[in-house]
Amino acid sequence: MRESADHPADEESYDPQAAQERWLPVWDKLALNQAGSASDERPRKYILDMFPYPSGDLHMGHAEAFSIGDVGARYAMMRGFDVLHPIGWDSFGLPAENAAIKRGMSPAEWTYSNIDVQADSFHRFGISFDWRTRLHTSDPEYYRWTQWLFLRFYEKGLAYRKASPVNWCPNDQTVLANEQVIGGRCERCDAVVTKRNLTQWYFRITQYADRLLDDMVQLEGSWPDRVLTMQRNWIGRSTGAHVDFAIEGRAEPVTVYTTRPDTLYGATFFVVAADSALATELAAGGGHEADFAAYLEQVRLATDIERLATDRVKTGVFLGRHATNPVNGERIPIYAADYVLADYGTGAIMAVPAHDQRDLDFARAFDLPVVAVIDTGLEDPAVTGIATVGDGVLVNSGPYDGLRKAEAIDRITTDLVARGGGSAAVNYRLRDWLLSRQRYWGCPIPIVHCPSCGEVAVPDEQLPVRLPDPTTVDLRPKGTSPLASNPDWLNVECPKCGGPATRDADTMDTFVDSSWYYLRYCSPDYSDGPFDVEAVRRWMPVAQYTGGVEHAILHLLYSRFFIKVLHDLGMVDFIEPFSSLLNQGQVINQGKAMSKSLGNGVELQSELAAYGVDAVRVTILFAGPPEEDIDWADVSPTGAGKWLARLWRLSGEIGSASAFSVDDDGLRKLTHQTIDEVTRLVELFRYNVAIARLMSLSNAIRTTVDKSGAGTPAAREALEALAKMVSLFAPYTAEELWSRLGHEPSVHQQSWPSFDPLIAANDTVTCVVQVNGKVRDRLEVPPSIDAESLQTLALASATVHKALGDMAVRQVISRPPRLVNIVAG
RNA sequence: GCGAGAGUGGCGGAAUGGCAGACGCGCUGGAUUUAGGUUCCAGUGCCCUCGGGCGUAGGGGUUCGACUCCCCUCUCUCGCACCA
Repeated sequence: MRESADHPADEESYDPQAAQERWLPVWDKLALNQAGSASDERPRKYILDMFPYPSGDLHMGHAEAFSIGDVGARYAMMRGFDVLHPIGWDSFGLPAENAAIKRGMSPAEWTYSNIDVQADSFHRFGISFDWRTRLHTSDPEYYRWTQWLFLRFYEKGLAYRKASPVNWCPNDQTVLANEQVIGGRCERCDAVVTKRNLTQWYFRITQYADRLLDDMVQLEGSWPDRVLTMQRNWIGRSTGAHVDFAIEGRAEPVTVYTTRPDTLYGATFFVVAADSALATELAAGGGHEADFAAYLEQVRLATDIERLATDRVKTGVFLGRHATNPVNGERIPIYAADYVLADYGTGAIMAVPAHDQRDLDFARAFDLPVVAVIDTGLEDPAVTGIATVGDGVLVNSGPYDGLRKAEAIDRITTDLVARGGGSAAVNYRLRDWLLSRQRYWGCPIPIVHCPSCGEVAVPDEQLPVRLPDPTTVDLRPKGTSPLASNPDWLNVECPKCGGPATRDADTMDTFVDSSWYYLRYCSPDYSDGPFDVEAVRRWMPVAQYTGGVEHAILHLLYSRFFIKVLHDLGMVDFIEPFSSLLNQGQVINQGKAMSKSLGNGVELQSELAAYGVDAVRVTILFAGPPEEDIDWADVSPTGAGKWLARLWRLSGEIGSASAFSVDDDGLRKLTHQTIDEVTRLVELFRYNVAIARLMSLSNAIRTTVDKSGAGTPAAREALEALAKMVSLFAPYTAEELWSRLGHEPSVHQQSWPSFDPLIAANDTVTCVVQVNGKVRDRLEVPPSIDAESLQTLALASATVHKALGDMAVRQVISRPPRLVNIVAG
């Protein structure tokens, strides 16, 4: 009966590569995956994957991220949605420039040839992109609008230039945003970051700190919690008070920021950030100028890495000056130290050693007094060396004695305000976004510097400000902008006065480019603006955004900021760009991230050559939940390939059999139950479990075909449903199945299979009978059985009687139709 | 240090508070094959006196019932790290 199954190799065997070659041109001709026009009446869904950076060919990480995104896109299409699933490239950036310097090719040449390779790989990998959307951020047609958007920010006062100490990567010879410094090292090249005092462009993202924080309630539940937490921590809002301290010999008081105004009576000294202008000012005339100068030099030489060391001893220097504690009039010494940051709060603090560990460490190092003003019930910090930061009752605090912490914060703040010596205040960890870069391969900043007019915006009609030909500039990193080395490009007429002026020679951080690409996708050829407002209204916000967690703060925070600004400019009508976010895990090998030095790299192309596209996709999607890492050493593309081949053989047997009149109700039931379950699993992104259910169904089809023959109608029904469902995960194999079952292409134009609850319903269910929580019997009962009948049935069971022995039944929990628990003793 | 998350067979992983280990990998045995591979069948948490007993990092709690909820401890991963 199973001859064909026993000897499949004798006829033909599944050749996944041949299937790929067969169907790809057919799909291209059918122009699948194209988003509908403005008049399309289907409900819309925007499915987005974080666009790739064109460094070499696609790798395993791309395969994972895009396979996951593709399932969502294909599912939405089959559910009748008009789907936008675009693709483009984040094609400006340092690696192109470094490769160009190394190999003597132009950055554009390197970039665009890599893009072509990746595009070709994506195409063969079968991702359901609408290729008409294809964009590259390094195209003048794109960066023209990046510049246009910059100018709108500039007009709003949201883009500005200032001199300040900035993060400097000595290897890449460029400045970095705070977000690009990871543990004191450059995000790109891992070099230890140092500080430089430079005049740079910034976006005023801090102005949006509250909205970036507060609007996150919209994302709760549809973004991963850890991403929301990371953004909250990064923005780092704290509330407290500004308090003015009079300084001896200075006309103006100095304001400090504190979250603990309740501890004001315990302030025994005052600290200013050593690298702040205030420190230099206060040091002058204090009699300790030489000490300060030496200390400042030492601080400047320290790298962030050194500053970040946890067990670092507190250092500082007395400035020979004194401040007055506004609440008790005490005269307290002023120190400069590097544990106070120049760019947070006001760059100066009141030090309360009893209730702040850092202040206590400093006080102990410099032998300064420690006065506890909150009784927390713990031992005296002056003795233990451990600051008490918890709640308690105020002491040594004059009129505030006896109050609790929260009450005291309110009262003291109110009193300070009344006396004019302070105010309630909010502070953020977030700093403004430093966006200028001293490199070539980026979007030029559309500003001209004129000796008589100052900063002048390049008029919109003169955009784009194009990059000069790379052969006309010096690309080598030297700490100044390569663009400045071409005088023909640099020197221009001032757009305002017509006099001689120079272009701003810096380029923008590539995160500016990627902060709005998803808007451009909605109308990629639009030439009257960065995007067609109407098209964006139709598609945005993004329904499903897939990408790596490495952008939890960077790209996602910047994009959220952009959308809020565009909302204020009246260009978009929503305030959050990405309604739902999925962070896929990484593909690792043998427990570690793949790397050249470890020699544990797995090449995507060689895996594809060995197993085929579908087997690689199924391997990735079946390995575990999408957000978990995949260790390639733990998974089996061979196993995935075998399953696909089993499906393929089934399709041959069933496709060539003529239908019997006898059916298999059990298989029909399983088919409909599987459709129901897989539908729910796909919607929950539980792709690994969905595939497991499909495998179970294929096993059942095999059993039916072997037992009753391939002509069983239920077998065909099951395999047709399976082909449609499998099309999300293994598009080529699904098309093979569809074709071998006698259908015209394409399975990808089919509707998602519908399930019939009447067929899926079980006539009986297995009820577990427990005695004291242990399973003692199983009963087949109708699903509609009531609690009482079930209890009667369970108590009648012979095995239950045996298990009960001479115990008395105390209680019966009857939960029809699945469980009865008999409590006895 | 602070914050978040996670610990289930040899492995990847399943389980609205209700049969722990679905599905797969691997392994063992068998069939087919000249052989290898493929394919197919059976078995596969641990212990057992074959009646069962024990099992979801460890300890406690809530519950008729806990991988699931609560508390403590341990381990691991990730994020932040002098933010006053």
